Amino acid sequence: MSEAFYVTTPIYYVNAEPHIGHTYTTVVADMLARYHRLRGEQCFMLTGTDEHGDKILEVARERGTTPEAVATEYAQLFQQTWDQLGIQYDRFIRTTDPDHRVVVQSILQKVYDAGEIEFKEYEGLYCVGCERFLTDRDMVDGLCRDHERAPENRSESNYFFKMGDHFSWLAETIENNPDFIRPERYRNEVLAMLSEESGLGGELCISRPKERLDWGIELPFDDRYVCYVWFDALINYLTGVGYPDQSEFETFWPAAEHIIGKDILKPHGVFWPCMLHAIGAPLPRHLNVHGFWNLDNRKVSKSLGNLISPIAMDERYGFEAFRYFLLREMVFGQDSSFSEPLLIARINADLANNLGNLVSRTLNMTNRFADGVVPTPGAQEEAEAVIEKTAARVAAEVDEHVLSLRPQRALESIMGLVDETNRYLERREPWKAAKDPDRAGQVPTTLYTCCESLRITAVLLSAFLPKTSQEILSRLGLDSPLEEASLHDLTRWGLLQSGLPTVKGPPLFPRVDVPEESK
RNA sequence: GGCGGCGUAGCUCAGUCGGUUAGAGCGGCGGCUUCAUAAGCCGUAGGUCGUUGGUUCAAGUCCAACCGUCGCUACCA
Repeated sequence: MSEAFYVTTPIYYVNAEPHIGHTYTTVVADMLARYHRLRGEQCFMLTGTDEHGDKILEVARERGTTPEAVATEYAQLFQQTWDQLGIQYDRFIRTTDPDHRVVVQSILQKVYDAGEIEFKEYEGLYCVGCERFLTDRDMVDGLCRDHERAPENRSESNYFFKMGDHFSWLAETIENNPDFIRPERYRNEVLAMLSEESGLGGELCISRPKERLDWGIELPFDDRYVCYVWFDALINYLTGVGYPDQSEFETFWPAAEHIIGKDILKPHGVFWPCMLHAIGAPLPRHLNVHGFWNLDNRKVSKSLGNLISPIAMDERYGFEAFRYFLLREMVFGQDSSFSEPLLIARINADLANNLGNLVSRTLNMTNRFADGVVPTPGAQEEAEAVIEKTAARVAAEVDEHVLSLRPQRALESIMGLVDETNRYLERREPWKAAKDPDRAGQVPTTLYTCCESLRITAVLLSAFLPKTSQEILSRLGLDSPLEEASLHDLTRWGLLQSGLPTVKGPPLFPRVDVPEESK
């Protein structure tokens, strides 16, 4: 019986096309799922789309179509994008999925029956143009900021989830489980939110009257209303693994790892735990919060247009390179900046010059000095032992860093093995040794060591750069895809068999020339 | 207004419980090399660790104030 691992991305709201933010979250989740799968855990990755709410209705009206059509169009766009980029999700959930509707309604009913949902009248200033109530912030001189008209006094009744009742429990739980929300800074923010709102009790409006919004899941206890925003969105994490009865639910839910951006910390750090507590469900294992990508303030080459679309990045640089950049450049939890020159610098330094070039020189020499097959190594000397030790150390470091959600550190570590191997090659200089009768005997050992180092590099890299990893293995004569649960075995030194036919192949990552305009 | 983060070499950042000459990567510069994607390897960068005061035998590393910067929040229905 293996351990379980359940990773989720947020469900993306269907009012925008996939961009760098969506892509980062999704890539992190995909990387984790792949890594844990390789580690032998039973894995499930969930992603999808959030499709209800006024904005979708608005768009549908503007276009003279239905919200269903708008939602479907974007949902497909997201799904096709992930498919095209090779994201290995296990389910793509939509908040309009029938099974999700059932789950949401059953949970609403359950919370309602428990007396945790209250019906209350709210009176406030309502802007007809905005079709919503305004706050002080929305107004300038008593007029609606957007519509420059006076709001009218209106009252409306709605259902409220009394989540404040769970605040003290939640605060205590977070204190007692220091790494539930990570990195630490976000845990502190959530604790701050809980104490700030204690004064008002913390009520979450979870409904909208149908006159105002009918695009949503109907409340099971009042058909004049639909469920509003976060309530039905968050529940997708449960629906995705078969809440409440299916066996996968018990397996996966307690092992849940949510990956989110810091913009949705409050719903995930406050609303969600309260909801779960209200229905008696355990909390996910971790709430993992990442920062934002700052897009470069300066010049963006115009010809590119939609620069940060993952599809555009794929076309221009290859998705593996973009994916590498995302995982390597951002310290999980902190903001990072993205720009084309930064991306290019990373590609050239790490992927082309170090990794790609090592693959080229190794395979080229294997071709020239070892008849194109993995040679049979002789006895190891100190230089070889260094590589073997480094490989073992790096494998351990990668494991540690992935588990503690430091993808950038894991990649740094892997690149350290590549560097060490480049250095080793310099030390052995097989291109000279091959021509020197006294040293020619060591060449097979040297090349074997490089090939083996590359094999382990590829294994370690497989969750990060799946296609590249497969390509390297394939060039080393290892064509079958990596099997689940093989990580531990495959990182052992000396597994590569002699005699396998190698393929030199074209450069793995061609150097990217820096365009004139970007100085 | 309240709370919090950040401010370390040109750039991006590491710097654990305070303790020998403050580190890495990239870029730049000098050299070596030619198997390789003009890639690689070796050497080099002398930075008031935002400012000013404290605590201490000893402070990027703790405290205070200030400056700069970013974020969250102020009863968003």
